[in-house]
Amino acid sequence: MIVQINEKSSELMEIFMGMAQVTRCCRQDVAFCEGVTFHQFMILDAVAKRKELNMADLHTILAVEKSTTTRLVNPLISKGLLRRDKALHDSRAATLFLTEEGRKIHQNVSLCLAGFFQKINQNIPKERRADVLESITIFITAIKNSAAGYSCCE
Amino acid sequence: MIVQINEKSSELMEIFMGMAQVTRCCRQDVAFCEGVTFHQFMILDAVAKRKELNMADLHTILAVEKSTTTRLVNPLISKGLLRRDKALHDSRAATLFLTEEGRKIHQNVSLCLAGFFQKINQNIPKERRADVLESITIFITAIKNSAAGYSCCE
DNA sequence: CAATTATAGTTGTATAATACAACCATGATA
DNA sequence: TATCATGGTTGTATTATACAACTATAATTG
Repeated sequence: MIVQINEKSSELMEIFMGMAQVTRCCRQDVAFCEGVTFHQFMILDAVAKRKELNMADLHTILAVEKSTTTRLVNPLISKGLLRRDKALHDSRAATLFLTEEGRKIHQNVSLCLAGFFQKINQNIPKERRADVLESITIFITAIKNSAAGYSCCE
Repeated sequence: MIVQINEKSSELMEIFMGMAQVTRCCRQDVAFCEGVTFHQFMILDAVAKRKELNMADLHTILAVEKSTTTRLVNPLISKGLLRRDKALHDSRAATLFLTEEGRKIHQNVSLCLAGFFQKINQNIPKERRADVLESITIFITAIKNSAAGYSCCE
């Protein structure tokens, strides 16, 4: 059983290494397109999908600490791509809106990303595409479920 | 066709967001186990697999800039987990060795990671496991192939 | 053999994401 | 009214990452 676990560990290790490498092409410190990082685009996209978005909802979507949400949003406000207003329901809360400039940037990057995504699709055998995407979703869910409640050192 | 591309973009966007989130549980700035980050463990693992490892080979394995390899290795040397010697074949080059302490740490983290990996496996339907892992490998390769040579802004 | 070019790795400088603790102002509850 | 909870910000800090420039050494060229 130990041998089998080691084999599986090896395989998952390779997969995690690969994932770490490919998430680097959608990476934080590289201006992905139009001077916007992938994470920043994620935020623009989330706001674009809804006409407006609360900060609290955003940090749920991003699955990060509240402080990180503030850090990620501020540069977009500085760049004039997002606007922050007080929420109506609670004056502590903030609501985010896309600016006109932000709408344009979001559109441009969406097109660029669509090209990249299309290329990814073309690099997957046609008959495997649905299966591959479903499998990844299963894998991501499995990792999230496993990470929750998993602790070794604590 | 535009609608279809948008649908696919959306799906891949969700997948990339998911990947960004799950790679965060194997994240750089969090001590994964024994005070070692996932990337640091990757390095210990690569050296452990080979009795010794050249820096040049390591940065090929990590697929990062030479400078990044130096940055990643130095803390492990400071912690006494790795040792660096001049390479025999070229006195500019350096060879990395695992120390006794590094061997111990590598072993402890390996066990911990095996537990995590086993949990991930248990969260994947048994009959899907081989398929899921194969699909991810296909997806990772597709992204790498697509990222190579893809430029939008340049 | 000397000069030139290439290479291995390091350092300076810089960015981005991320988190925890502490904080402030506001809302909810007792 | 006092106390507790919440939304978001700020201080402080870490890690990974990259480009440019550098130094020392190796390889190549004439």
